[in-house]
Amino acid sequence: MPTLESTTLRARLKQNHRKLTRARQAVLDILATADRHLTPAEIYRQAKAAYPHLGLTTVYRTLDLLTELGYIQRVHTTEGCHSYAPSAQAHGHQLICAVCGRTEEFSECDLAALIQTLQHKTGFEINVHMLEFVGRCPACQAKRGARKRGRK
Amino acid sequence: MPTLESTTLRARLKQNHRKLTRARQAVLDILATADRHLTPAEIYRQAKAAYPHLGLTTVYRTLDLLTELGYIQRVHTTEGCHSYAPSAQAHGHQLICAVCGRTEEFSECDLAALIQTLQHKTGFEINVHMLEFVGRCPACQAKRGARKRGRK
DNA sequence: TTTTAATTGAAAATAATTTTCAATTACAAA
DNA sequence: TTTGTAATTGAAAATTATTTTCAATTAAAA
Repeated sequence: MPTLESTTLRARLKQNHRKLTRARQAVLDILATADRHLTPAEIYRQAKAAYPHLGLTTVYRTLDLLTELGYIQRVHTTEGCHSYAPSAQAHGHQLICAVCGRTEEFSECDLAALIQTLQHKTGFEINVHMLEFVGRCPACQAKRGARKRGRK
Repeated sequence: MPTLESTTLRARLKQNHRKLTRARQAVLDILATADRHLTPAEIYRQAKAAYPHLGLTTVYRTLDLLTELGYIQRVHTTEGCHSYAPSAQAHGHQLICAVCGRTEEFSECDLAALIQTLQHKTGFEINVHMLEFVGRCPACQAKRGARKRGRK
C-alpha cells in the first residue's frame, strides 16, 4: 500500500531508475496534505509558491508518474475528470463533497455478488470497477443547514 | 425512462420550447444505434456522413442538451471522460469493454447497505453514486482466446 | 403563409495538454 | 568528495479540445 511519504517514494523511484527531484517533491507535498481534489493548474499554483522554479509541464508529467505508481488518482465528477487526490488505499474508491470538493477514501465495497450476477447475465468478464459517491461532507452540511432548505 | 426514439424526444423538446432540427436528429441517430461509447469528434464524423452540413460546434451543443435531458451520458474511463453513450435506463451504470469500447447498461445495483455504512462512518450525506465496471465483452473474449494468453 | 425565437455553422478565441530540445540535476560509481 | 551519465527539467511552440461570437437560417406556433 503506497503512501505519499517520500522515503517510500524514493525507494519506488529508485527501482525504476528515476529520481526524486525538487520539482516532484513540491508537487507531492501539495497533494500529500490536500484534503480535496485539485486540478493540475491548482497544484501548479500552490507548488510554485514553495518552489518558484517549477514549470507547469513538469506538474503534468509528475501527475502521470504518481498516478502510474498508484500514489494519487484521478477524481471523476459529473462535470469532468481533471483533478487529482492522494490515494492512500489500494482500492481507490472515493467520497466526494459536491460543495467544497473534499475527498475521502474508503476501501470496503462489497461488489462481489453484483459482479457475479452481471458476469452471468451479460457474459462480460469484469476486471476493474470504479465506484464514487458524491454528497456533502459534515462541514458543508453544518454550514448550510438542513437539506433542501434555502433553494438557490 | 427516456429513450432515443425521436417522437419522445420531440415532445420533451417542445415542453422546453426547443426544436428537433436536422442537426440534432443526425447526432441522435448515431448515438441511438451505437453500441460503444463515442467521442464528440467520432460522432461528428459519422453524423456528418448523413448530414454533410453539420458543424462540430453543434455536436458539442447537442451532446450537452441530450445529456441534460438524460438521453445520453458521459462515459468515464481511466484515461478520461470524453465520450458518450446512450443511456436507456434512468440509473446509468455502465459495463465498458476495455478492448473495443462497447458499453452496456445495467440498473441493478444494491448499494443501499454500503451507503448506510459509509454515511455512518464518515458523516457524509450521500446523494449520487457512480458505478462502472470495466472488462472484456463476450466478443472480445472470444477473439483473443483465454485470459492472460498472448501477453502483448 | 407569416412571424419569431431558437438554432445553426464558420471563424475566432480560449483553454488544456503535449512535444521538442538544450540546459540542468540527482545520484551511482569511482 | 568529484565525476560521468542518464533522467529530468522548464520555456516555447505545437497540438488538441472546447467555447464564444455573430450574422444567417430554420422549425414550428400563430
